[in-house]
Amino acid sequence: MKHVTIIDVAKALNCSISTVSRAFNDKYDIRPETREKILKVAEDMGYSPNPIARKLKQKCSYNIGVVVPEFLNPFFPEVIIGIQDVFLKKGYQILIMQSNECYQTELENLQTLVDNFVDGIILSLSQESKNSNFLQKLIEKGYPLVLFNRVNESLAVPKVVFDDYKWSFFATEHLIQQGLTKLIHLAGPNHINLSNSRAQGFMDAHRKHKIPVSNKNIIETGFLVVDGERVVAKLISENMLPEGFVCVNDPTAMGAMKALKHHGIKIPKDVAVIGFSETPMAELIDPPLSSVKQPTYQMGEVAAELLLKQIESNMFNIPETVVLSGSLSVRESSVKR
Amino acid sequence: MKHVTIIDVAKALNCSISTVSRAFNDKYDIRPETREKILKVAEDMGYSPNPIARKLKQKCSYNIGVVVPEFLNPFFPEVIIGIQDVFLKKGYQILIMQSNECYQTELENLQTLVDNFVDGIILSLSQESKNSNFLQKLIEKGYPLVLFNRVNESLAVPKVVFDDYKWSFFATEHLIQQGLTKLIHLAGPNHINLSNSRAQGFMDAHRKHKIPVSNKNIIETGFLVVDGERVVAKLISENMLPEGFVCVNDPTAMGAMKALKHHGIKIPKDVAVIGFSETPMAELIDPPLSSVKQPTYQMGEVAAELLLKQIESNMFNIPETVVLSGSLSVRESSVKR
DNA sequence: CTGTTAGCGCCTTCAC
DNA sequence: GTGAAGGCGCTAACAG
Repeated sequence: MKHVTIIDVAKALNCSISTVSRAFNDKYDIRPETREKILKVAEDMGYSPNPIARKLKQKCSYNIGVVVPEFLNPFFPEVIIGIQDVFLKKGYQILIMQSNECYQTELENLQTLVDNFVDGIILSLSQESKNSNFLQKLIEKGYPLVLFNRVNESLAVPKVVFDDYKWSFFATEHLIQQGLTKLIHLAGPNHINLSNSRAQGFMDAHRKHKIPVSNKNIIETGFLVVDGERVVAKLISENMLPEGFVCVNDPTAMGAMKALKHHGIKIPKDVAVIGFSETPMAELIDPPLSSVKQPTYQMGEVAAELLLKQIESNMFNIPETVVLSGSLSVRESSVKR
Repeated sequence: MKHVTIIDVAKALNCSISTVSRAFNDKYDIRPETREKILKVAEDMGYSPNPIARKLKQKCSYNIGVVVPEFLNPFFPEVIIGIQDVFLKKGYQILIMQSNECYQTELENLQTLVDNFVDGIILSLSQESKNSNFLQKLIEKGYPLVLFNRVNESLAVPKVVFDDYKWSFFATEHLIQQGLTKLIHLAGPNHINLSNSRAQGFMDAHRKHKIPVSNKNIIETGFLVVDGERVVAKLISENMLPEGFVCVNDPTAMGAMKALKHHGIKIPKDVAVIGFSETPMAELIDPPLSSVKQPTYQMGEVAAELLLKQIESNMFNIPETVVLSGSLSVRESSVKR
């Protein structure tokens, strides 16, 4: 194979390469007819400007990088689709990378994207990410960044998050209103912001209803099915089951349900369960899982808009936090009768 | 911010840029001490070779492109993790793109990856992909390619597929052995290879057991929950329900179950359901869904190995098809008692 | 072992 | 309106 270059086109047309270049970057003066002719011939020859060379020169691509911790659950994929829909319209392509909840991989992902001169990065932190030096450096360099969902408050960049506190509060209150007073919150890793907000909402709902609660009602776990399963299995073996679980997300809730069902414990009769960040599976499992529904797709859109705004305005990383709201999808798993 | 370049480092050390270059590409003769010193100084200065410039020169990156039709379901994400695990070890990074089951987007994805000089592409075709001119061109150019799962037989490249025929045959036979004779296959789009293989297995299982079957037992649909739901809702409204559904994948099966449950039809008492390409959700839904379990992660690994082999050996696109086998996970949704 | 030099493919200022 | 020429940052001969 032979890559056809701007030189080949120039030769074929017996003109200079700059003329060809101009034809492809229509911000220059060029006679319309020559422009047309060049584009036509180029097309025929199968020429298109080499974006690598272009990047070397202009230090920008029309690519956007997205880094997510995982995509086995539909949450992040849905966000990504929202991001994509915004950017595709503007002629950008999205490069997706997943850190597998691993800090080291996350760093490498970011580095690769920077290496590829993506015009900006949209990121949700991995479960492990504690240190943010790398991101800090990017910010200092003026690299356009947007954080979503799992953010680090100390980073001065635009962020999109859900109103985790509020909806965790409501979810907890919902269980309390079912007459349950002994609840446990399966919390996310505590260095991630949303974990703390959700835990706080859980606590405050108790306080509002004057129900005693302490740190013992909160168990830190991960974001995966296995995490919920493990913790609940342990509680069962220790005979420490509560009347209800408020879970940091749906996978954890499903893991909890799996462990409960495995031991013949009835949901919601014996133990009620409520999830968070509703997944499409919530209504398909047995019993259907109550959950906090969040505008996932929209979160992607908003994140994309925030990044686009930076790129188009050339104003980088002015902190601004967009808080999205949700709703409570009440299903069988949380309703005592 | 200022990008520090090889020249800056050379100046700081008072040596030539080639020496610095050599220090970073340890395939050349260079005195160990100078090498060490250069690396040290470069590190201090915050220098690392610009991969864009490198690509422009060498026409190769250490990036691999992966294009999948969707990732809302865990199937493709699992495959991708398999791919990643192989390549990360070898120092490659994976750029993921999703075509959203849209042919046009798939083309643009491929173009973007090629533009970024990825060293090879692993691809699963979108539901819409019919035309393969673009891929044909890539193959002619000697671009390393591997197809998986949703392949196009006419393309002469390495492929990884499941033994769709066999396991669809077994899944169907399993329902027949439950005493069911009136089955319907919810098939995938018919221009996709696996759809046909699975449909064929469905047919042949009937023939083996001398059960009449015709094309009317096969309904072409898509790969998504909504597709299964739509078709089954229609069957219900027309009062045309069979005794069992053999579905092209789990989402379709879940869609079918959703429609059935919505109309109060009992699974498996009234209608049995079996899926394909087992997802983690299969055992969580109600009733637990029988499905064909496939070594998804391994599919990614194999695809990655096939691509790596090409890249490392410099022998491109020698057709070779790896067929992976699976197993049947029998759960409640398909067991009549 | 190290330095010099010619590109990779393109954009862009400067002449004309 | 168009051509010539100098880089972008790096690698890879080719000398020494």
